Amino acid sequence: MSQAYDVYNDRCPTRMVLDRIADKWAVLILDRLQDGPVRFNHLRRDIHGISQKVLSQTLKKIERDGLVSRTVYATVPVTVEYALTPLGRTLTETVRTLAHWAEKNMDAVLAAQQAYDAATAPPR
Amino acid sequence: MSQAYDVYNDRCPTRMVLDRIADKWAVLILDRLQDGPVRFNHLRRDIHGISQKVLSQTLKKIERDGLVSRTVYATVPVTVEYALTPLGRTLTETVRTLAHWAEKNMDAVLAAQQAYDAATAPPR
DNA sequence: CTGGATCCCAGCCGATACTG
DNA sequence: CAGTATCGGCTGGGATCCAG
Repeated sequence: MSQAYDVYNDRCPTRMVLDRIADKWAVLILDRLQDGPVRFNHLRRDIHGISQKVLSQTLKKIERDGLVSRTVYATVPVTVEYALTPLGRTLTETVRTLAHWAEKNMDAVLAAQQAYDAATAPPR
Repeated sequence: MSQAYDVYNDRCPTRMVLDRIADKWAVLILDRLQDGPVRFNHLRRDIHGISQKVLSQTLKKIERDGLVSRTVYATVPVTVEYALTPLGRTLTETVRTLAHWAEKNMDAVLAAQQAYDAATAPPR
């Protein structure tokens, strides 16, 4: 990884970014925005399992990071669109390689889990 | 991303893997193991801020996923070495691209945050 | 429609003590 | 050395109600 920073210590940029990447909901939102701007409630519906509170918080966080933009339209009622910024787009492209890994190695992980459980769980 | 799976719904492999990647400590451990096997207390010392409990839990989790192997040596006192499995190694290589993104775009994120804070926080 | 404000509980995580 | 066990505090996040 990087020799320049001490990844295992605090105050390391990689660790900082890791804290953001490590947000499952943020990644899911970023991914959902890849095909264009989406409105708040639309995100809420699409991303199954996210609460309105967490959605709101997460959006604010990634907006602060400059990963998404927030555009308000003075319609009645008001409309708000969230969209990927160029910076956000570079991140989703990077994250996509993770998704590829996931799909490719899912079976191996599942198999490992079953083997592990079979070897440890059987108190009988 | 993947058309075959609904990333935004539960029971999706990508989402499953995301739960693991989203574990900051797991990623840090995996990364630390890249240069070869490491013993428990050594990991504990190197990864600043992790508690023994969380280290133990996380190791067990990623061992179950088949990402690391656990080898016990019958020395006195006992020695345990954790090492990356081939599967784990492919994952760290993928994650490394994330680290590259982090280092490359850290400044942009930092700047975005400051701009955001300056635009929203200054009630004065 | 887009959130903010509250209440509240489950789970997480640190600290500590103990075992093989 | 390498953990497990237990307790307890803190907070993240769900549910609900309300506002612009």
